[in-house]
Amino acid sequence: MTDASTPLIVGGPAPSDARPDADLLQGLNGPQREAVTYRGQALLIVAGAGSGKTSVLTRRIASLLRTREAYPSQILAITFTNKAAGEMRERVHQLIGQKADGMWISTFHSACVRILRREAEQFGFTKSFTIYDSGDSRALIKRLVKEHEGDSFGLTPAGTQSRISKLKNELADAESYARSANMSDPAERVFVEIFSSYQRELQRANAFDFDDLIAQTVYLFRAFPQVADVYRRRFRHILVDEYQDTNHAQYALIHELTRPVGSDAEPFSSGGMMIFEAEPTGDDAASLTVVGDSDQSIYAFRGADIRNISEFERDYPGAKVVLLEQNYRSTQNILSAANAVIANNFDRKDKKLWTDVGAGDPIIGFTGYSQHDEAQFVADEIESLHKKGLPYSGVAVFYRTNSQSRALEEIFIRSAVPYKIMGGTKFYERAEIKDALAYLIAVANPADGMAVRRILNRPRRGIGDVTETAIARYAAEHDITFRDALANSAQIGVGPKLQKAIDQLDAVLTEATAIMLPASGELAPSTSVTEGLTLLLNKSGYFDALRASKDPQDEARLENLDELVAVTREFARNNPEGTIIDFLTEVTLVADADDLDDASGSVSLMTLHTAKGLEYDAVFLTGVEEDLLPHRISANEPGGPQEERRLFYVGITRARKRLHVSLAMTRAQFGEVTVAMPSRFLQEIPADLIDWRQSPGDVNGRGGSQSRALNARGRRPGQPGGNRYGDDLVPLPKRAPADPSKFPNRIPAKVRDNGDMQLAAGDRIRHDDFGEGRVDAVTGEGAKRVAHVRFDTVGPKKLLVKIAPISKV
DNA sequence: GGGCGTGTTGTTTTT
DNA sequence: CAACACGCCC
Repeated sequence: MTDASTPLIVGGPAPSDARPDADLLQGLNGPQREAVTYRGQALLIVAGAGSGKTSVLTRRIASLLRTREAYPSQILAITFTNKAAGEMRERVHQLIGQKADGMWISTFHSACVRILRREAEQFGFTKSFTIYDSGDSRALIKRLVKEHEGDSFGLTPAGTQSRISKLKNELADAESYARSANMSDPAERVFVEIFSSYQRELQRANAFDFDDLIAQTVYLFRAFPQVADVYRRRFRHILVDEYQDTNHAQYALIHELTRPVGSDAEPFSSGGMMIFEAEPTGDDAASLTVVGDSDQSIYAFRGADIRNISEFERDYPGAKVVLLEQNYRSTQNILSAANAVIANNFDRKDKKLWTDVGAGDPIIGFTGYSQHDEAQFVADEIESLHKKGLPYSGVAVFYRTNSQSRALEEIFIRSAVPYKIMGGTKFYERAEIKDALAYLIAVANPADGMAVRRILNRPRRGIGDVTETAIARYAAEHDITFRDALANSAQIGVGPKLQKAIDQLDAVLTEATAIMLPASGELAPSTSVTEGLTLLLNKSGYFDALRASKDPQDEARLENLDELVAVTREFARNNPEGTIIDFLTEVTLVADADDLDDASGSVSLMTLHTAKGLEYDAVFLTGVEEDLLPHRISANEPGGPQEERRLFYVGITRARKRLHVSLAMTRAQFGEVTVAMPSRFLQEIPADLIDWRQSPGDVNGRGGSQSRALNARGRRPGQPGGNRYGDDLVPLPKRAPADPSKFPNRIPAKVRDNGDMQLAAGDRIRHDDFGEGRVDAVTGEGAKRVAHVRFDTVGPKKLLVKIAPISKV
């Protein structure tokens, strides 16, 4: 999180009579200062959105170093995303220079990988283990569900995967789960079987999934106290950002690291639950600083436990708590909206963000007829802001689900608005990229059978299911890996043609291994990754197959692979010592490495989850509709709607100066066009804060549907309104506001449906409110058909044919 | 073994 | 509207 209001003071020597970190405190308010200078065992910084927490965290680190209370190597700072880690490293670097280099500033996952690589041999892995991303683990689970016939017990791959993930985040394994589960239920028995074979397969493949990275590190520390002590001795100051999003495993990891050195020298009763209360808090335990805001907890679905932060003081008796409430980011209007929305969550500590920069512009609201109409509004508005001097890079568009980006993209391309999608459809999830990486994995971690199976028939070699099974059987019989079985093609029992195909694959892999992992034991130069990858793609025939193909998409695939090769070059430049394993680790852990630099000059599009921790001058919150935000699926989950509200809150608080909320009355989801209702969250924003260019009431067929331009003019916020929802939001005051269907944020429970009423230019129609008129034209298709009607008394209007209260005359 | 057509299905957020 | 599974045919 950047913080423009507290400029960094670089370089200048501190006044001689001041403390050595005095310059770091300049420009900080009282609580911020305290958060930087407090020294003690445990510190909780409750940091509201935009309260300068990154600034505080980086200065706290700089202060520890400047006062020589810590060496860089004694500091472990944990963030949630690689991007945040990079930013923090950068800012600490600005404050104190080179000395920052020995610190560990990384995500939970990267830190754990580093530890696990060092210690892998302790517990049955090798340091060249690979990491399964969610796609890899889903593929494996899918196979296992099939093998165990899980589907006949109602087990789906996706469901099984998410259950396993949840259990791992709770530090449960198949065995401990089986003890507590109802094992007389056959479905439970099968699930446990799948769970344990999944784990067995991972171990055999010398691989960890994302959840294992954390959980296995915890197990490692618990099983080998002397190993844990190494890290406890090393890390004297541990700082955790976004603490509200830690799950139980991450919490346990931090707890392990902050125990006193040697505290579990006596045999530790592993396998049971940890009993934190019994812990001594000796002087030699590392100091712990956590920063978080429970109002921004949006990862419960991934096991984040809000109690980790709300019960911090209980977990760490004597902990100091500092509250940062002053906001340096947004205008008061934006903060008032945010405060009002989040106040609807019960069971939270009251906290109000405030600022002294003034009210600022009103929030702009817009309701489109369709998602394209909404997108057009966003594009037009961005253009107009851009003309006023706001760079594209200062603008962000948020949405709840990735699929919403399509409509925006289409319109942005047509309107020539430069944009960049952050995090979306990931480069590394494309099939050809996964294939190429599987080749690399097959070399780097030959134990990983999944990777070898993946490339077995890519490009086509005529090796199908039957042959794959034959190889697997041979491997099992001779107790060798799938990869090694390829070297014995003659004994597998397949025809000469297939033998040749297998030999050829084996040869390519062997040749690449010689380049990337020289047997002599010397370290291969980091450029060997590029060399090896190119060799693999060329000699395997992968490139040739794509070039020979007449599928036009294959050209794009070739380009993508070229880009991957470019990524390896870049990697070699940045990591002169980097090995193929380092490259693979980076690629799986760093979702998209390229978004940090080249987002300049483009509007940023992203999901609300990705938006956390970022800020923009102008923000567009799109798709603010029931069933989308809050998402339909959240309705049945405990705490779901509240989490969705926090998501909305996170979105609002990303805006510095201008906030736009928008929705569409119809949305094509799933082939069908459905009529959408405004989100309940819109009603929670005080009406006088929103200036509706086109309110939901304008568009739902009752209350008029003037063009945006007409509506925009003469609309002023804060007109006297009769009730909280604001009659003044209805631009055409034609009717007593008592009619609930007139509330701008509501749609009558029963939505009118004209079905596929046929209308053509020239038809005369009657509208419930506008009287009779003549159809000029009909545009759009299906449920999105819009009739352009010239009414006899009120002039031209656009109406959504499907739901407008009209009939033919 | 692989290509093609048809049918079925699910449908959120991410390290 | 996807992506995917399945069955059919070469």
